[in-house]
Amino acid sequence: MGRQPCCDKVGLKKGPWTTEEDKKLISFILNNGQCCWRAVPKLAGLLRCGKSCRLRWTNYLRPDLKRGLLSESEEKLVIDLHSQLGNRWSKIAANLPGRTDNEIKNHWNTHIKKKLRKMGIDPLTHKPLASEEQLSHQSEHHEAPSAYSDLSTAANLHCPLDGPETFCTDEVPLMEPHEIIVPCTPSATPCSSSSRSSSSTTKRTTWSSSSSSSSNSSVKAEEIQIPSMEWPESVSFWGMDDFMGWDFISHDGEGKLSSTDLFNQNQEQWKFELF
DNA sequence: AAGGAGCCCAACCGCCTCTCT
DNA sequence: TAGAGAGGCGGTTGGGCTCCT
Repeated sequence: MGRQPCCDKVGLKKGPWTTEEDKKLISFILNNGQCCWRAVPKLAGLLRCGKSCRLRWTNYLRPDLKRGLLSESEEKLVIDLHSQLGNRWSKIAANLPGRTDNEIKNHWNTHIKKKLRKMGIDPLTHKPLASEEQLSHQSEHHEAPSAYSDLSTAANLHCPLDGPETFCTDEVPLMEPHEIIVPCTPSATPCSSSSRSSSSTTKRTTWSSSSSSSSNSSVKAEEIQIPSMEWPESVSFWGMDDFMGWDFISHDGEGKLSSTDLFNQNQEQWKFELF
């Protein structure tokens, strides 16, 4: 077959997304919904390949994304699902509302793998590690098996954040502009994207780490405004105040709440409004 | 204070699968 | 049925950040 890579085209940009590009992509999808990723860059005026746009949207810009570290129950669920499904991250992600396969994959590789090894469990096979050293580790950590036995509960947790408002990301149909509710949440920003950033706060308060690396986009979230964006009419249904809660478009000027404030105030509210 | 090591995660790459003709 | 195109998926990488010495 020899299909050519989609990003081979000369002139297509690679690397970290800038705020401008994000704005364009968001604006386009809000106006047109998700369709035909191949055509998106052209129609949205982006010098990116469709794949890159899709990735950026699904992994980072989607309004229904949760950010931050996985909760304990989510983690257990991931481990349990991994034992059943292996590295099928998208399938695993389908059981964790608001989480992306990329996020879960990253979390697995950086946290869970280590944890399991420490517990004397082979992260690949989910069986006790064989080597003596590892076995001795295991005997030191009697909680390991029990941690696993706990997973039986986790296993029953399909969509652990059960509630009428939850859903599995893979079940989310093609999002039409009128269906998109922009949350009053830091979901679209790294401001709360990890415990690290939330606990140690300021270090990653820029719009995105990727942005921060790009020359012209090291802009604090609060500084970014998109007043000129043409939001779809339907968006006004939720009111611009709610919309402004999306950090990067929040106005932190006089009399306006900062995104953080909005988030604190509306975090729960928007979740329920959303679904 | 400096700098090296390790961590973390967004983004890329290339293959796979599905759909259409 | 085979080929082509598009989206999806999983593995990997690059670079910024934090921690440690």
